[in-house]
Amino acid sequence: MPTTPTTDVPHVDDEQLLRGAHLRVTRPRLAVLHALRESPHADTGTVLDAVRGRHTTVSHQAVYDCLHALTDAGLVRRIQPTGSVARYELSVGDNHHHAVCRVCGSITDVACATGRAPCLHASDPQGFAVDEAEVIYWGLCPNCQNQPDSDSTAPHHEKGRR
Amino acid sequence: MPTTPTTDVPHVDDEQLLRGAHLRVTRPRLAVLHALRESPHADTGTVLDAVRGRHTTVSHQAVYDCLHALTDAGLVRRIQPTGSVARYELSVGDNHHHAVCRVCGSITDVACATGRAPCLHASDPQGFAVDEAEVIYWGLCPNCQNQPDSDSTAPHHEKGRR
DNA sequence: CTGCAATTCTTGACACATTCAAGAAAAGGG
DNA sequence: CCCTTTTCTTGAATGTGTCAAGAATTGCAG
Repeated sequence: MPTTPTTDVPHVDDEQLLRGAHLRVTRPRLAVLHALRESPHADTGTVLDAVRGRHTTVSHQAVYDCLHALTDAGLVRRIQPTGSVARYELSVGDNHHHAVCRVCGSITDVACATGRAPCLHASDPQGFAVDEAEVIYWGLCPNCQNQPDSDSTAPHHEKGRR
Repeated sequence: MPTTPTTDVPHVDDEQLLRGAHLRVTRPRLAVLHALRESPHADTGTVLDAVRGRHTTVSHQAVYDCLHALTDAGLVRRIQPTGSVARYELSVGDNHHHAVCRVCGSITDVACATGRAPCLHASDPQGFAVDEAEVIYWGLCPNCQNQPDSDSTAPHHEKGRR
């Protein structure tokens, strides 16, 4: 048994996290939180696999419900870069942004450009009451930069486009 | 009948637009360009309806092909706010951004915050070669701000969420 | 103007993420 | 410990977007 229980044991914090958001504590929800903690920017399928990998059987519908509930409660943030399916990450409070690789689709967190909360102000929002500015940086990840075309040498790339 | 024939007659410019991009000039492509010109930020279904509304029959597959071809050629820009289906707009060169209403889903163009091309520089892209910064402002459009909850009084709101 | 090769469109089926619906199973307050 | 509410399970449906094969069209060369 390893000394650091960070991988297999659901953190007790998650339970408080749920209660703090007035959500019932259920095994699927804890499992989803745990899955998102170990694989950030995971799509629903990845979450489902991760949850099923170590815990009891969970219906895919439950995963969808959990993700929605957690998103509505603000515990989880949903992102969906153009051409990708919905992805989720634990909401860390800081509103950071994302860099998406055009080739392999991998997503990396990027610190907010300005550091502040709404982070950006539209020059002329034409009457829009803007409460959030979401930024996606498109480009090439370090791995894909060094590989003219083919891939599969890279240690990590996720699904990317469909 | 208005004097400006901007509505029903496909502009001759579109043909040159296609040729300039080394694309063959076909009726479906002209129709798609025309549709996008009169309804910006349209999703595929809207484009399909618009195209079929006035022109010959076109398969939905052709619309998808056209949109892909036009997007690849850079004539059309594809956007997909979280929770929405893919939407398309004529690529105008300036890289403006978009404000999306959380309630009705309507999309409005917003001038680029900085005015310049990549428009934004990630504070620490962690090795990413960023070539574009896409910004989406989330908030409430003018109409939805003035309506506590219900809608249907607003003259224009698009599909929004699914 | 005519014919050919390449591209593009049509038709139909398919794949997949996401949602809907109804009943069973839990959660948590009294 | 019981009851009500919420949540999970099961199974099917919706709808966007893709794949594939053949027919039609485009644009160029002759």
